[in-house]
Amino acid sequence: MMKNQLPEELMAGSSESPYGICTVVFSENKIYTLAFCEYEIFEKEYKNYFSGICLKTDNELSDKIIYSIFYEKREFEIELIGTEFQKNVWHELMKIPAGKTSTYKEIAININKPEAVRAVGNAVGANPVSFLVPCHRVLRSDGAMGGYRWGLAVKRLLLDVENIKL
DNA sequence: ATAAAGGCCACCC
DNA sequence: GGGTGGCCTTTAT
Repeated sequence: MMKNQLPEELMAGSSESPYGICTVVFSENKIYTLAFCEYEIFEKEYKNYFSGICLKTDNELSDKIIYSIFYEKREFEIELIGTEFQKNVWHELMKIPAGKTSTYKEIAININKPEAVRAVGNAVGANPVSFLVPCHRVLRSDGAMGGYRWGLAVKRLLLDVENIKL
C-alpha cells in the first residue's frame, strides 16, 4: 500500500447514513475514506492505511459531511490513495453510472488486463471511499452479487435503492 | 524472496 | 447446483 501522498493530519468521525453508521475521513476539501462501520471498527481496519497520520475526530463536522453526501447529494472531491493498479480500477468504478452495473471481468478488460479478474476483485474490495466510488455496482459475471467489504446486506440495499434487480 | 490469500472466471461433472 | 485449476496483485512471512 502506498501512503506517501498523505497529509500529516486529517479529520474523521462517524454518523448515521441511510445505510447504517458510517465513518468519514476528510480534509478541508477532500474525502479520503468513507466506510460503512463505526469509528472503532474503522480505526482497526485502517490503522495500517493511515499509519503515521494524525486523525482528529470531529463528529460535528463529520455529521455535516455525511448528511451532505447522502441527503443533499453534494459532490465532493475524492483523494484516492493506492497503487497504480488500484487507482486504475477505482477510476473505472467511477464511470459506472447510478442504476447500472458492471462486472469484475468487464473492469479487467477495461483496464487492459483481461486476465486480472481476481486482482480486480481485490482492488475493488480495497476501495477506500465506499458509495462515492461505487464499488457496490460491480457484480459477478454469472449475475451473482459477489462480495462487499461492509456486508452483503449493505450492498443489496445500495443496489435496491438504485433499482438494480439481481 | 517467497508464500498465501483473495468481493473472480471458465470449465467440468 | 458443486468443485478445481488458473490467473494477477497485494500483504504477510
